[in-house]
Amino acid sequence: MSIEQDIQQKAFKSPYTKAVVNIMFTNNWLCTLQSDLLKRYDVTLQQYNVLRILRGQHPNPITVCGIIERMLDKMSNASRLVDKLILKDLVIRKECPHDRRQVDVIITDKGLDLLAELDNQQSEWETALHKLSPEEALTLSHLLDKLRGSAE
Amino acid sequence: MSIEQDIQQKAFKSPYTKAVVNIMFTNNWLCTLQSDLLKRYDVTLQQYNVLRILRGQHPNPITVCGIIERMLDKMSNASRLVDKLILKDLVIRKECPHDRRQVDVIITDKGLDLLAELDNQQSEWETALHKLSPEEALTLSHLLDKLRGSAE
DNA sequence: TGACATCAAATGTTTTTACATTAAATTTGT
DNA sequence: ACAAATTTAATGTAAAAACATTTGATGTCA
Repeated sequence: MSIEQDIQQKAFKSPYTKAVVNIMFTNNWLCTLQSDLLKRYDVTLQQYNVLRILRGQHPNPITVCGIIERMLDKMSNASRLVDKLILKDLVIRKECPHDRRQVDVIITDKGLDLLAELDNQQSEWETALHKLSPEEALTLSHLLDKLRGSAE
Repeated sequence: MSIEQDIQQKAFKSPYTKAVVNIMFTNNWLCTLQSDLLKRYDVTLQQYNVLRILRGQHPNPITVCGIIERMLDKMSNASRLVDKLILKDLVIRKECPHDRRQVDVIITDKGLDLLAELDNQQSEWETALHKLSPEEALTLSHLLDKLRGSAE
């Protein structure tokens, strides 16, 4: 079944329109799958993404600005996202020594443990994507880069 | 520039993880572009998508359920989205004759006019995607279908 | 130095979303 | 035919997002 059938549309104006709609549809499909999984751990998709960004820097801290830059959706309320994570003891916030405007955020051991557990879960559902070969997955990524004008 | 640079990540665990992140990142990139454009016409992306679904059926009506089925993101509040569109006189709601639970929704001439104008705008920014050849755009769609297990 | 611009993060407010519940109409099964 | 289950849409509500504004800190330049 192709995207036309998934959303019951007869035809698209152009292959570009079709690709755009398909990206959005697929994104939603992915988000739903992931969110359902994360819900069991009482973490939202956004929180999960922030945690992964923090792990990427660990053991170094990262500022709120740094988080926003790396987030998939820019979103203005990274502060409040960090608030939520602090409530769960998954990250800590501490003053940045050389610039008191900034705030350093660091993932805690508890946060790292949670991520490790989520990694396993992720691997599991990601096998659902293996209808694509690894090469095809890379081609997909490359085409997306090119679509955004970020290729080469 | 590739997705690694866009989100300042060194490497991905697998080509699948990379593709998933890239889809989400690209989706956000697309949504931002489109929303900015639609904002000038005081229409949200969601509302625009519903309008396009209604045009796809025009001059036939479609029920709220029908809209939800065709929406890119399932979302529970199609009723309220229709409410918003009614306030702007872009659609009308009328009772469904053969099943009084259902509600028929039809796009108005004003709605069609707005869509026509938006189509032009869309075409314009879609040319930004022409770094991809039409064939590549189709390949992209096909890979996404396959990723979801919806291919062939 | 001191006024002014800029920047980082937090906060306020309104709108949307997600999720559950309700209400009315229809279908099903006996 | 009638009670129970199901379907459709609307609504209530709590959480999250979008967007603007504020507060405090740093940088700039006359």
